[in-house]
Amino acid sequence: MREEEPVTIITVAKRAGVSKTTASDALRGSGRVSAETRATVMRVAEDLGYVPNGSARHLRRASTGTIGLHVPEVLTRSSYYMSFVFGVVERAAVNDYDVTLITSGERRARTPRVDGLVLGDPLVGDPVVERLMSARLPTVTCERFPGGRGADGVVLSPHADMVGRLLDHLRDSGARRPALIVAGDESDWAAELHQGYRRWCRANGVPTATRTVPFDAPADQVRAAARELLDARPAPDALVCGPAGAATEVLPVVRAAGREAGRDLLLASCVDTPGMALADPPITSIDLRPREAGAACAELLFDLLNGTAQPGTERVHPIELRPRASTTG
Amino acid sequence: MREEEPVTIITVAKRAGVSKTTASDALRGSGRVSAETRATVMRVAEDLGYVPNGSARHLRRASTGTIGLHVPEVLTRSSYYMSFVFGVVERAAVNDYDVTLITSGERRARTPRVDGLVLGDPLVGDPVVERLMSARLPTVTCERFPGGRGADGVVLSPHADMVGRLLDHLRDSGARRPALIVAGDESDWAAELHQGYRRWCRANGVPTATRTVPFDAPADQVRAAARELLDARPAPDALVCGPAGAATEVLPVVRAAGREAGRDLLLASCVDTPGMALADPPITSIDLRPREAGAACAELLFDLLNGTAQPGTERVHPIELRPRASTTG
DNA sequence: CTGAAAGCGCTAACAT
DNA sequence: ATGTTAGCGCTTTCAG
Repeated sequence: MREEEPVTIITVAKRAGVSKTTASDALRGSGRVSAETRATVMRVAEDLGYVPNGSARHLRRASTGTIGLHVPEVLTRSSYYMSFVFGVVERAAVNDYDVTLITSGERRARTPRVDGLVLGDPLVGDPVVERLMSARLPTVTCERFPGGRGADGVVLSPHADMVGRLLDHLRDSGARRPALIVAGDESDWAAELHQGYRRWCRANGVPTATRTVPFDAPADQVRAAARELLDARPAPDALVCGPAGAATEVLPVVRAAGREAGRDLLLASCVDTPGMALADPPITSIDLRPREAGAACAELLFDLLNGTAQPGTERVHPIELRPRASTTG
Repeated sequence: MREEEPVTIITVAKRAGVSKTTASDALRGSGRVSAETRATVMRVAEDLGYVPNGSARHLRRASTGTIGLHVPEVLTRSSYYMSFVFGVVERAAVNDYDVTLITSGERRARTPRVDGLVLGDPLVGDPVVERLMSARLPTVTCERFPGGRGADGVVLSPHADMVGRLLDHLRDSGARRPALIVAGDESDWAAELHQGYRRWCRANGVPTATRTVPFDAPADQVRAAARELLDARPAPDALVCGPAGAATEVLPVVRAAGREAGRDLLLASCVDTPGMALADPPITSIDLRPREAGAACAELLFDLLNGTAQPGTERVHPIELRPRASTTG
């Protein structure tokens, strides 16, 4: 079997009968070459199966070819962040970029060697986030950063509105007193959930009943909060759980209280996880489409890096309601 | 704020009073420089916060700086593969490597431009796997490839033995007739589970009772298999579920059959997923430590690539039993 | 034991 | 509209 000669831009240029600069310009569509030449070069490149060498490109451009990614310290526990990171990595790979995970355990005070940053759900008060936000690097956050100065780009979802739609759905299914378990306002997402709930309650003349738990609350705290809400009188007839996975953790508490999810207690989750569809009964959830969210963040960052998007850009990432037996009976 | 002059190997060399060749050799520990010089260079590099430029390195070495990763098409559904991929990516990042996910939908017949391949649970008969295995590229598989010619490196876990230990545990908890739901032998992992089960049953004079489902069986197929096993007479008093997530999917069937998991039916999963610990009752599982498995595969591939490991290397990846209420009452 | 020089593939600056 | 040249940071000959 013949040794495969690597196909470089020079191979393409020779074969197309042009210089390597022209080949380069044609391939990137710099607008410097004639349409005819461009077409020729493109065709030749395609025929040869030419793939640009990312290393050479980054070396020349003095870019690191790497973006930094930070998410709250719940990675392995939360399938949401797993998928989110996945979306970022996938999108980055397409653009020939590497992704460096920036953990909260980062001791070095130095800014990591990256071309830009993606911050998923930046929590105000997180020292790593604070440091990264003040680094002079193009930055995109998923949800707004509640801590003052915003990022160069933001990808956000209409969480408050979606909570309203979820509560409408619960009402249509017969609920009159929905309660909420939610994380504190250090994350924009939780703050939005909380706000959407209060707004809906006010508009519908319903008293509020909420318990606040930490952003990454362990199961026992979530269960304690659920117990308190269920024990209150008058008791709620629906329970909306904010934190990822909380709704499944709450199920045993519901049974212990002598209630049945989907019949005399409607149950919903603000984060769809694989466990929700598998729970007994399956739990109505808001699908945050984390993989697509991650991809959108990366996309926006690259647009920022190559000037396709202007600093200050905000893009909306759509989310979806997934009604299941826990609220439809 | 002063413009940060990028620290290159030349900066280090000048500061240490040596040539860039010597600096390079010292930093990589090529064994060409004196211990003294080496120490000096290392210290200077540390002081300056020098980080080698991956692009330049890869360009010079004519490596792509990318490894290809293929896993069965169950990525988002299975937290196992999510974690596995994560482990690979994490390890790759440390070695300045990118990871390209090779999907089964890959239309291009061309071998992807990568330095090596990691194949997670290669299924015999998967056309993409067959093609990749026959490409002339350093390859590591997680579990053996049942399809004949082996990979250059294999990371494997003692699944058969672990099933034996799990069955011992069930017996100690009072089970006399354990049944098994398992995937077909197109994956080495499932074959091992099956074999471990048969071996144990023979050794313990217990009749076997198994149902085979597809590797990525949807919930309804798993449930149907469980129903058949539970309806058999004499009925099993323990149920071991192979496929990821199957054990939680089976819970409703168990209840519908008038049995109670953890009391009159012991239930166990061969794949620990986040849902197992959260189920009601929590389900005894085998923790495959997927993230570490992914890291081990990447590590072995890099060892192969730089000659630290010889072709034909097999490394054992330890797994662990996590006993929970579903088998301990 | 160490240096000097070449060159990986690409693109930006400077030519025509 | 296209070609020529230089050089990104690194490692690998080839010479001392």
